Amino acid sequence: MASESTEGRTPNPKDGRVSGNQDAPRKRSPGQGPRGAARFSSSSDRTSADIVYEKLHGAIASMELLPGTPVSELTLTREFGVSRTPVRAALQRLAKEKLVEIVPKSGTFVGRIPVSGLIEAIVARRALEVMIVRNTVDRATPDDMTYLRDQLARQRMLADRGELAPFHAADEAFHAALATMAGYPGIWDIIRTLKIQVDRYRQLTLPQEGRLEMVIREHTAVVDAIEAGDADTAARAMEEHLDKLQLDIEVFGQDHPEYFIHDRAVDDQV
Amino acid sequence: MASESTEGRTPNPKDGRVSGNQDAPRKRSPGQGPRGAARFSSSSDRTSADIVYEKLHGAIASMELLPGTPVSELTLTREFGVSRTPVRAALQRLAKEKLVEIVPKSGTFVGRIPVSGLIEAIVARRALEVMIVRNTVDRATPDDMTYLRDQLARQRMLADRGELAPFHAADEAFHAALATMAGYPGIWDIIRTLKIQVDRYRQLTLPQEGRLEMVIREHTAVVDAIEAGDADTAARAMEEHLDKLQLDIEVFGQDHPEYFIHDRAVDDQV
DNA sequence: TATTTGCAACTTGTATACTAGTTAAATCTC
DNA sequence: GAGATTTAACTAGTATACAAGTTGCAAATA
Repeated sequence: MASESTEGRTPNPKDGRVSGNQDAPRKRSPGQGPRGAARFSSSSDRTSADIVYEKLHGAIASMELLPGTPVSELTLTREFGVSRTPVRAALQRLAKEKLVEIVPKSGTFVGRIPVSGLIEAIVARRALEVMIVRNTVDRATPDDMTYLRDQLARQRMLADRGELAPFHAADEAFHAALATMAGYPGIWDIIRTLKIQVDRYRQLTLPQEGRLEMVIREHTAVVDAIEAGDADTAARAMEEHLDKLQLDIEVFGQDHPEYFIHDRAVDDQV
Repeated sequence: MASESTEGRTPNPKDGRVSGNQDAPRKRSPGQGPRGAARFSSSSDRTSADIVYEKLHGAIASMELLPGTPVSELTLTREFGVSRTPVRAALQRLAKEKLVEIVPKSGTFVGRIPVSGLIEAIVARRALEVMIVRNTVDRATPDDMTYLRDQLARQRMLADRGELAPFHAADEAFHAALATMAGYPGIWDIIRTLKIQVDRYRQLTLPQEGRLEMVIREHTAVVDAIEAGDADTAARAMEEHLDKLQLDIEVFGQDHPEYFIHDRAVDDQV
């Protein structure tokens, strides 16, 4: 990896682009200019690979595509009307998130849910969100509190109507908001990636009676503690909230053993 | 994302592959068969894309390639003697780790170090490792303790000899070992990914006198607390150890502002 | 009938040609 | 000479052809 920059292409110091800030990646203002008219420049940045990726990502995350299902490049090619190149790009992105498994010269399959990864995801999420909520206590503004209360109200409404998917989205938004308020939006991205595998698993379990109401109560407890400025209580409330996730696990390969992989993965070197 | 499996390709139930475990990804035992002769099947699984990826990853992580440096696909093509396809695959993997920035139709550049990401990485790492070390207290076996003591001895030796790079590797191994002992090797993978950006930054700062000895002292304090079965002390020792990382930050764009990006990134939707 | 062997139809990995967009330098205009 | 405009040389995204390996069925053999 010697040169790359001191090499042939940029010989003269004048237009030598090495590490010059004027020559850094030029930022383009994407399609979010004047907010009203998104005309035709809005979706322009989404490449074919992006579209395939997002569609597959959603289908795998929602368990619409079940673990082990083959996802052949050729089939996707026909399905999306694009060539193999963007399809492959999408699949390789998904492979990095362990949402698909690519077996060279053999096939590509919807990723099986890693059991050990599930446990680690829950543990890691709890550690991160407890830390986040502690920081939220100090940093949340009055506007933030208003937003959180509005979110709680929205959750109540969705729960009453029994709209599960929107409720799930609102739940995510709630936790994401806490992370943002704490000043750690990037950490929420990490959590979200971890969460996907857990969410996939939970699609397999029956929704428990009254769970939504319980979630709202726990969310409310967190918000109350934040508003009271009580970090310890907020942390404990969040910990208890997330601990509920562990309960209905334990029955892993009971019904669908083929959806899971029990390996203590060795091939992990990203 | 309707079918993919109930679709044309696998019509008859007999060889319908949907979610059948017999049809799950066939595990190949890679080049590690009879351990002696790896003949020519050993390196066969590493594709060209893997090689390019690993080489670039190392060069970027070690700051051999500085932020903002253009990494043209064509140049890499010539450098590695492969076509654009594997080069692009490698770059797209790196883009997902934010180690390169791909600007469509314009160029690909070594990723600038995200300042906000640095802070979040340190905070997240601390939360995770403190949680990990608490779990280590309960789960570490006598063999584990022996291993940790050996690691400490090795660190002392490397520090005495002033071998910085091996010391850094030993430091990583120490933390990775704690995570494994706690039962969360996957969480270490997350931490490692976070750590890369921090490591890149630290390459820019001068190594402080006596820092290695301090690190060893702190590591020793952690191990002592684990051996004593004192989770609180172990957690506090780890927290203090990792807090040291924050200290010499603050002087961000001082010398090399062009290496950093201060955005509160909006384009984040992996 | 049970076993082996070979082949045919898949799969992903790679190379390459082409498209469309960007950028900066060179040229033209005033 | 200064500024606006054209243009040529880049860039990454995509399509497609080919190479190499895997898999499972089918036919041949015992």
